[in-house]
Amino acid sequence: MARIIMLIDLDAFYASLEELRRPEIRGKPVIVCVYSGRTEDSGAVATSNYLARELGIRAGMPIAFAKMAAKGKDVVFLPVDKEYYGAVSDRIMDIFGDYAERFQQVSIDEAYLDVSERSGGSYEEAERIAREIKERVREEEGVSCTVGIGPNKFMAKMASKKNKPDGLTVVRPDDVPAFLNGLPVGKLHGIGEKTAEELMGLGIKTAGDLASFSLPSLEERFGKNKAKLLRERALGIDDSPVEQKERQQLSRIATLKEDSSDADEIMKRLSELCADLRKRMEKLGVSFRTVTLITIDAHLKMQTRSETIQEKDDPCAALDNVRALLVGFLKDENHKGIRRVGIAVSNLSYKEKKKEQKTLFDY
DNA sequence: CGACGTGTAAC
DNA sequence: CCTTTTACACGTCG
Repeated sequence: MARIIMLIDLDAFYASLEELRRPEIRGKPVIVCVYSGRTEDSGAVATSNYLARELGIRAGMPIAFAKMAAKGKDVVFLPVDKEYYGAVSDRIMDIFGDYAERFQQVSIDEAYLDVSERSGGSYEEAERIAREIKERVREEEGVSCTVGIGPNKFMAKMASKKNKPDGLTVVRPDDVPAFLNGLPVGKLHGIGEKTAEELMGLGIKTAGDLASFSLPSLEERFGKNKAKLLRERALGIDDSPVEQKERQQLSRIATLKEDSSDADEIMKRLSELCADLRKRMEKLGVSFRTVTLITIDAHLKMQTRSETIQEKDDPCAALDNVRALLVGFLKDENHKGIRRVGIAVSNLSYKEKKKEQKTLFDY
């Protein structure tokens, strides 16, 4: 059966929430940042509102660059408050849940809704539902969102990119080719910088080029699986279901005050991170079997060392294993120093229904 | 096949 | 002078 899928994206979510709770900053460019604590301005932009985007300030940009771009302007820099945004997000996701047969939260500010039945297969009805959701979110939480509607998740996502913020774009099955064909391959969701460059090298500039490129040649370059994926993207095909997935991994990374290769020093930081992870794991009711040490050096190269051990529910109980991984790493990679360190746990098992684990798992 | 490490991508 | 978190695919090794 044909499906109708919706992707809802909360507009400049962090910045919008800051504007809501701080009326005095409304009407100004707002930049919400992750400060690393290394120097005054080290860190990166998490989200900027649309006024800040007009100044060229975007997510991912170093804070120092953003400050340059903002020089002389009346702009507001704020640190992220993930807990607060998460609480609001949970409430909004609950609203979404009211309208969907199936629901999939993909991040703190994005979710897919399968409304095939609810809409009775009608795109007009799906659009009406979208308007109702937008209105409720605005009424109840004061933020705007952008909706894309299409025959699958990929097309819903592509539709949503068309018109932001506060947008609503519908792409019917018949309109898919016209919608995609002229787009540069790099604009296709799931095709990043590296892949786009490789495609360029083959003379493939647009989705149309990609759709008509010989499959065997694609397979030669990218392997069977990725070639298939690329072709499907170009054609707007995506059969993946809307379904909430269980978390596979939790991690926590931090930037060291200065580059270090001193195991004791680094372990101090790692044990703090473990304590943080423990809290999150308790909330979710999970245990793990694999622990991973994450390191990032001065050139921002990331490396990992992991070990699978007896099942544990407290990452702090695996700190000896982490230390061993770290010592081994420092030995065989004789580094100038580590800039950032982190720890991840994976190979998770979920214990019985922990009571009310937040919206994610109510589905 | 499971474990491990890297690369790519997105938010 | 460069953040954080997660997922997934793929190659390799034993």
